[in-house]
Amino acid sequence: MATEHTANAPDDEPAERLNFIEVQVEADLRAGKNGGRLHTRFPPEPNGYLHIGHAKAICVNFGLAEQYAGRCNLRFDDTNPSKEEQEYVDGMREDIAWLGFSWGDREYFASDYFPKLYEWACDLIRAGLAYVDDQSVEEIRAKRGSGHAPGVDSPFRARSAEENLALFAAMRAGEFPDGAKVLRAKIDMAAANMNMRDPVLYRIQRAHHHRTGDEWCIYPLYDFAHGQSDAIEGITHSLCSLEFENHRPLYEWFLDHLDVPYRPRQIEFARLELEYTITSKRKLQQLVSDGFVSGWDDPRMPTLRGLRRRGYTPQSIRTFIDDAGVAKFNGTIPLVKLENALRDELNLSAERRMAVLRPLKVVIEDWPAEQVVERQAINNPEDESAGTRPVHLGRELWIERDDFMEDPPKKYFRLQPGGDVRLRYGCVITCREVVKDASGEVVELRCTHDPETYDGKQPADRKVKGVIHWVSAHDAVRAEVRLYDNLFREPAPLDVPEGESFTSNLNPDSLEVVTDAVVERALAAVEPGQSYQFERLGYFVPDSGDHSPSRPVFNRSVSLRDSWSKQNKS
RNA sequence: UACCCCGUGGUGUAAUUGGCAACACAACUGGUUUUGGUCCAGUCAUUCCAGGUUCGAGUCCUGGCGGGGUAACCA
Repeated sequence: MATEHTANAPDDEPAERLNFIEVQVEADLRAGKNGGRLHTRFPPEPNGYLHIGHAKAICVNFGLAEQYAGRCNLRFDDTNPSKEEQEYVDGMREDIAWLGFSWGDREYFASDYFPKLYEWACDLIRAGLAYVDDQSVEEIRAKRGSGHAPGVDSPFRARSAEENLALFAAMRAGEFPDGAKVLRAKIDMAAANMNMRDPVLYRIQRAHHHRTGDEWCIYPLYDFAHGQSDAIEGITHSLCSLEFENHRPLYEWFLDHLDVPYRPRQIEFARLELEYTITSKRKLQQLVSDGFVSGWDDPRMPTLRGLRRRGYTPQSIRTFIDDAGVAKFNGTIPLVKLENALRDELNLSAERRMAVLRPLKVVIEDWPAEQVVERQAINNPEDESAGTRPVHLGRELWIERDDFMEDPPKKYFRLQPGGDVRLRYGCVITCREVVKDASGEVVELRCTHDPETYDGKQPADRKVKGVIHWVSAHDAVRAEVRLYDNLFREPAPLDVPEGESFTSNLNPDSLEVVTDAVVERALAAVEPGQSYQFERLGYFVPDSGDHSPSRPVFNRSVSLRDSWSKQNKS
């Protein structure tokens, strides 16, 4: 009952709600572990372009570093030369920087550590903890056992350290064909955790590596490279996704048995799943190579370059990721959450303009032919400093086809025969006549206007509720507008009947190209990357590839919320 | 099937050492509005189930049920 809140209470902002990783990090920091240091890393494999799922890993790793005055390394996990390419390294750098994170000079490659990893492998052999196995892939798989059955020791498991050392050196020297031999850790073929059943450490693979060229013909596997790379870089918290939980015992086994310079700690969290979206690099690759989309940067793609071209801002993505939270539960985030993050940001920052997507001609009969009235339109009602711009009203103008209905439903308060509507920033007009072509399609509206209704003034005898956007013939510039919708028609695109491909869930209407829109003249000259709200329609951005002043092309980033169409859907 | 992880409103995350289930989004109501946008107010939960410990359990214990991951010479 007592008022414990004074108006200027210094700390009545809600306590920071920590996620489970932050809780552990703070506990470590409090306990004085790692010398009070926090050091994370983002370790992508350069085998594709980064997508919204990676954005979470990026935000978590780099974000944590920012939050606790720590550091975050960028490390390319390039241990499989058959899949990795320089093109992807470049693309990833660009996308991470675009998101607004920097890794300073701490850009590393797992391949930087190949020599050290090789030494460590030899150490393991000398300690009797690794051996060269001559079995084939099939044999190894077959003898690994299953959940119920323990595995069977390899017949080569008992080779001496000397023999193993010699064989491993010969593997490296290229004396055996690909796949002929592997190096395995000697752990426990009966372990309940499959990862501990003598995991493969090195395989022979003659593939050109994007960085080390042909220097190596043997390459370490993920498990043998990752933890040690963390250790080399002094990573304190190695954050990864849930599917590596079962690998943690192995991660720690290497740390236990190798003379590593540091002991990082692995913590797993759930990946981001988004409705109507896939985040499998392989499947995204398929969409690109099978031509379902125009490329990795197609505005419908969940890749960071796709989102960028679509008009998503780095901040909106970071806000979204932040808002989604971090936990171990595997959930799916509603797509509207992403869209709202963009809307919320652009509502505050984007200047407003008028554009008509599907133009319907309006002639104001009682308007003097040559008269042009200049009105000041507010650039951004959320930001007074954005100022105003002139728009010009004339006898002929374009309005949205949707803003006129011959036979409207109840509560439709835009234009209809005999009805009236306000032109945004202009006066009230009344529809006197509907002109149709031979096929019965409405091609023109003949209207009259009330010059006493500027500046929001209502007509004397009635109240006009509807306000519509318009572009006058005087101001109009033709433009192409690309309207994007979800790439998939199902919230869970991967859920398909047996034998069917996820591509059958592709939304055939995910792209609609409008070639004859008209926009305010000023929109022709805008810079790519600059977002605008087209009033009453949504947020749009000039296409970074195709827009030019002589041929304006806009992408719809996201529509405005539309409670009218929502209420009329049922 | 074996092993590992996870179950809190429609959705995603919170809830000091057990102590009034909170925030955001969505949905629904109303209000404001020269954008059917924005903004403002209100409504919306037997914490998967069953036992147990306790003055008191979302939190601890036992057993179920449900979901996810793993069983590559991918990462």
